[in-house]
Amino acid sequence: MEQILPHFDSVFSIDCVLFGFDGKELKILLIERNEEPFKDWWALPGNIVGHNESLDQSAERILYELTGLSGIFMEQYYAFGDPGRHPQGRVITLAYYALIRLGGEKEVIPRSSYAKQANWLPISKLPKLAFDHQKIYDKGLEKIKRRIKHQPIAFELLPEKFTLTQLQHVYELVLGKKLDKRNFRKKITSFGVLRELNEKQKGVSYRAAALYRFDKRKYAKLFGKEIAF
Amino acid sequence: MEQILPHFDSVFSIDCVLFGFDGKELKILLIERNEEPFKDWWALPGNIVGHNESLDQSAERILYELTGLSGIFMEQYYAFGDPGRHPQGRVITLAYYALIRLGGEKEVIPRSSYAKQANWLPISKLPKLAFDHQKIYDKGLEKIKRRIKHQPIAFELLPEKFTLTQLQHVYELVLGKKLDKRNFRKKITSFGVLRELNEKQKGVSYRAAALYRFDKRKYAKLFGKEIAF
DNA sequence: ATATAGTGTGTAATTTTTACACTAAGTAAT
DNA sequence: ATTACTTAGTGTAAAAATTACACACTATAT
Repeated sequence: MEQILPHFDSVFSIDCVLFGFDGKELKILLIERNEEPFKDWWALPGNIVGHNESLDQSAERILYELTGLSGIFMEQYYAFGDPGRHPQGRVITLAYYALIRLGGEKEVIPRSSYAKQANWLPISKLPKLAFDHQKIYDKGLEKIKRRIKHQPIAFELLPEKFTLTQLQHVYELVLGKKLDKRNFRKKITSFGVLRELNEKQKGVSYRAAALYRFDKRKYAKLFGKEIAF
Repeated sequence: MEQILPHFDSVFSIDCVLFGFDGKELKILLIERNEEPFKDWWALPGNIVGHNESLDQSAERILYELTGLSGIFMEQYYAFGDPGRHPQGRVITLAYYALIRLGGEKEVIPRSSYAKQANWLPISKLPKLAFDHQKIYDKGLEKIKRRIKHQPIAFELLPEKFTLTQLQHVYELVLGKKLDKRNFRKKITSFGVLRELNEKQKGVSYRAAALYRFDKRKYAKLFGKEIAF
């Protein structure tokens, strides 16, 4: 028997692919839906754009409501609007991706008010997603793959101070392939946007690596010139 | 005295930057508005997304209504939705660019039903644009600059059969800089997506150049691999 | 026949990319 | 303090890609 769902006319929403990196894996934040349609399915967090909100503001709000985080790097990347993508009516959604450092000082614990639960799931084993969210996610991953080659976004996934190995790890996860250590270091330092600190990694049971910081000033000077990975 | 305009609640529209190339200049199609707000200003063509239209379909329709063309390469590239970008209410608009070959067999004569006139204007001397359309255009040009370096979209601006000089001209106009003739030819042919025809250019008062065609088959084989200009 | 205008082509120098392996440094266990 | 372990950190040679650069050829028009 088919359930009758309320119908709405035309809605404009934002859905977010929140990429998180905990030092090991690349994860995204998904919510388990508590309502039809797609009750009990996992879905990308999203919401309707408020009346006096800009699009970016709306995306920030959605992120904040779910994680309590603000000031996170987010960017819109594609609008999905096939009639029929939502069973209850016309919903046009604008997809954003965000890049978030997990772990570190305080855990990022999702608050799921409107969902059964919210959780960081590794992208290597994602469940089936509600609506057309698989498509939205796929396009999001594709987008950051492209972006990370040309813009310094990898740093957004790392703590302020990081080692070159950690940075390389991020690139490898996003691009989905191994990179040569020496060549990676040669290239990434040649851009001149890293500042080596007089500090070493702590709490590791082996030789501690040097810590680096992304130097926004230097990057600003380069701007216009693109980096190309 | 301020004029009172009708107010609407929330609208989702599509605006298009239609790039045209006539063999000489890069132009875009603008309409001269016949109604407030921004009466008598030039604006990008756009319209409201219909209820049963996909976004791409809607963009195609807008193009068709204005030019009678279909099957044109179009791509969405950015959503603009600041509250206040339209004085009469909330209008979120999704921007598309299209690439169109002008001249050739039949002229592309714009049909402007809802506008005073529609016209192809060279991008080198654009008038002031209504709403935030300058921003939309700027981002559109930026987008195709980036795209043309990695994807074979230049061909969309040229007739089926074209000379290498014409192709180079398109690249130069879009990228906004001169390219070296020999190096250009070396590179563009190295991608292996051009087929040289046994034909020569006609109607020129100098040595006729060889004609080439973009080979979609060969390109399909390369797919996955990116070209990089 | 001559002037004109754009076509078509090669090479050397430089820069960038790639492939590849060992020693150094710090920690942990004995 | 010796040893075992684990990751950090480093250089070079070969190959490939990019850049800079100039002249002879061909078709047409007069």
